[in-house]
Amino acid sequence: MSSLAAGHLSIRGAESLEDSRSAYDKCVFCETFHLEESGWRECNYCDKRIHCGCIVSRSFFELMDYGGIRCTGCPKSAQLHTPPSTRDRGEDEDKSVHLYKFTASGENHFSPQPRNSEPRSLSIKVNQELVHLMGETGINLSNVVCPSMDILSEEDHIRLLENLKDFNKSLTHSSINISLGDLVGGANLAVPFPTSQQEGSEPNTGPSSFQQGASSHPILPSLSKPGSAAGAGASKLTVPQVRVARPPAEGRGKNQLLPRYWPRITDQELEQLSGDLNSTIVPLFEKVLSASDAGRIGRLVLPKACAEAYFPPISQSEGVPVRIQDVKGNEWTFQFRFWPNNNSRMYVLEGVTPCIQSMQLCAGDTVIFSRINPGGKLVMGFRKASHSMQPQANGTSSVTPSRVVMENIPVVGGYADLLHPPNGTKDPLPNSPFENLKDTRGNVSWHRNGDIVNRTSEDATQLPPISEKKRTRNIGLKSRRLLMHNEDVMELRLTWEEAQDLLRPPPSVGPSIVTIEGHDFEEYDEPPVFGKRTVYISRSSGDQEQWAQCDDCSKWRRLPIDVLLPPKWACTDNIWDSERRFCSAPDEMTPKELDGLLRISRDTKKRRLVDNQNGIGGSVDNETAGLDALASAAELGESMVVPLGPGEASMGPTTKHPRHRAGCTCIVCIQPPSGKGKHRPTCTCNVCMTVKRRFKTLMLRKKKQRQESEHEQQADAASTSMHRDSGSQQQMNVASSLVEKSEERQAGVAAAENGSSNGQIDLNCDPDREEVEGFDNEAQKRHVNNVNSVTASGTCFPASCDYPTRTTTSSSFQQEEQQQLLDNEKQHFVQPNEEAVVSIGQKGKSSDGDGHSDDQEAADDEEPPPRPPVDI
DNA sequence: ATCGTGCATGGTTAG
DNA sequence: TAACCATGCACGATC
Repeated sequence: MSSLAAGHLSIRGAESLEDSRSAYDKCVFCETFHLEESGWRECNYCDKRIHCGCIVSRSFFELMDYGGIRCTGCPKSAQLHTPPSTRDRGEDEDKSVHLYKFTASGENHFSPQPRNSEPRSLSIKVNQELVHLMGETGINLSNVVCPSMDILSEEDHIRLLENLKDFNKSLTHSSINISLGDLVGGANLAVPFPTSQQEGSEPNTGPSSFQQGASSHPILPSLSKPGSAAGAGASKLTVPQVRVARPPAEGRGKNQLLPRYWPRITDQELEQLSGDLNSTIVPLFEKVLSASDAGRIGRLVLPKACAEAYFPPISQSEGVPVRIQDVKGNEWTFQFRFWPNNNSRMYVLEGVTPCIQSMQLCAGDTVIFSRINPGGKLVMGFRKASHSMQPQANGTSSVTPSRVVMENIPVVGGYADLLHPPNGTKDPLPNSPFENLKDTRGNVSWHRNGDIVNRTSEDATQLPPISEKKRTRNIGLKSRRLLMHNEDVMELRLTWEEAQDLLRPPPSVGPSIVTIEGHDFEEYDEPPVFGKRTVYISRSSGDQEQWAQCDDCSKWRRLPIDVLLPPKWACTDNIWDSERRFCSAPDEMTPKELDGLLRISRDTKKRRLVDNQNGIGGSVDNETAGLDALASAAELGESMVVPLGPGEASMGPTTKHPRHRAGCTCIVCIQPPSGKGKHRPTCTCNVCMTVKRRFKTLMLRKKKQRQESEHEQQADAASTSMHRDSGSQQQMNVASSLVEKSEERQAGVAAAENGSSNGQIDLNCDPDREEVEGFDNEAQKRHVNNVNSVTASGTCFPASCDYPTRTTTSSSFQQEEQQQLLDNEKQHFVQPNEEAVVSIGQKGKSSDGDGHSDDQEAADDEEPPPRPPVDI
């Protein structure tokens, strides 16, 4: 007896027969114990139960004649005990169907006879009488399977397929399917009971679908091609490498599984799984994990039909624990239960999170439930999903482009680990086709060499008509949240972003500039190309450099800033520096400089990762890259050497703007790479004109505000003088505060004027603050509030820098802005407490709203960074 | 506040 | 149109 046969599926917690007899019941037919949950039928005339294995192992002629089951205590039960070998075979060999001969093994088990222990006793005799009998009993052989050539001789197999073709023509009933694989299994056997009995019975009475679900590998519906790809046996002749969605072994009438749940397994996999061992793996169904399935809630929704077909019948909502083995051999106990739902049931497996995590599954992956026969142990395999659908070099596709799930990773890892040989050797599959299928994690794939990506369009053609929409719905919008929070996926996403850095504009095609809402976008007619990753640096002198590392000697070479390198590049390709055109040439950069450069580069990358993981990251790569450079610039100060990513060179002139952060959408940050060097002081582009215009407005406001401040001081002084006698300390504080404000304002104005005197625009200034200060009445203060509220709620730009988040650069927008201010003033009734204008110091810290830390903000205020010319 | 549980809701799809 | 099922949500338990 094989180890698997001994390790029967234990549904209710029994580790084995030896562990707990309570999980087993005694068959009144064979008077031996069988697992309680697997393969039972109740007598039609009494409440005794008969194990299906006993029934099938004897003869289903008897069963069909009786139209049901009779136990030994019933009037006609004696006929059940008539061995078919003596009754049928003796009378007429052609009328008999001798199924696998089971021999009692061990104390209480029926187990399949060891394949090599003695000559096969299985014989298949298919004749018209059988067809007639099956027709009468409503058996549908449309899904009859022939799992293994090890069981059938090739001749028998072909005969069977030939006859099954006729069966399909003659039989139209939908019923339980005969699965020859079950005849090998023995523990959970499909019993060819009439459909009427199936559908008329309660889930927990009579032969549960779970009990009958231990059927084996169904062949393709296209049985009209016997000997070709119709079955696993036939596949020995011509082995198709097609991942076929196989219908469930048993048709269950209206409860038949939807094609989307059909397990997709190649014939060869089936053959391998079943043909070389005493044990067989019976793929039951598969399901694409939804977000909720893979989420932390730990509930895996089971398709109703699948649950009722392959899981134990449950009548109570709390269900029963089910032990399922994963691909690594770990055994998990899930709670199989259901919820009432619209007069129906919704079946779930609870507590799957550890298992899901163990298999590193996420939404979009597929779990495949299978059963190992004999024993009926449920196993859960998986198939990872991939969104990569790159075509193969030979023109074929590894996956149909219309599909999302891609089986380029172990299909059902580790099943072979579960198939222990009877001899108990350490290697579960000695000399088996699986022995070279272990992946790096020790899992075992169903694929053999060459099976992984050799899928062709035939695959698609044989896929069931699964709606792509349906299949991908699970990983759609609602799954995005999960995917976004998945660290692995995040890592992939960042890797993708890194890959974006390697994209270069097509070298031979110039961009066409398209202005959308004031932003210039480059459009290329050709797709981008991949290039070698280089490092851009911007020196304090304004010079920008590009550095690349030789693939051969790993030395860094300086390149012209606008050079695009191919993916492979070496010193010999350095046509721009003849002195360093060889690897033997010394480094141009000292090790210290190199370390600094690389360190900064790493810091920049790290910061980018952090920003992205924090959700701060901008949606535009250029923005993020430029912001990193800006942040680095702020840290490094004047003498910085800032590495910039590809395409970031344009940010060079603005890298001393410390307020830019990831996600900043200000005018500076949104500049496309092509903006490099094109914004000169005399530039009249929209961006520059807008900045100049805003600066002019700002200065006017400052000037006006200064005048107001002076008037205010005078008024305060007068007021203080009038109430000097009764002057309270509070008033003194107010006055002091006002004086301080005034001083600060003047300082700010002076600074601004100082900047303007140089003909430079200070992008470090806080326009909002200035706007607040510049307003001379409450209405204008309301404007600020309204503007802020509009900005916060009405724009999509993250307020990530102190520069206005409104990035529109057209003058028309300014007009609209002014109009909006007026409208807001008209429409909004501002409560008195809403009119409070944040004081200068508070404003600088509290109204940031862009993720700046207070410390950083304070540092910015305390130590204004150098304000170099802003060359935009 | 977070987590777990049970149920309800609504979109999707098969019949 | 009914059934399915993914997921939201309320409520109680627990930290």
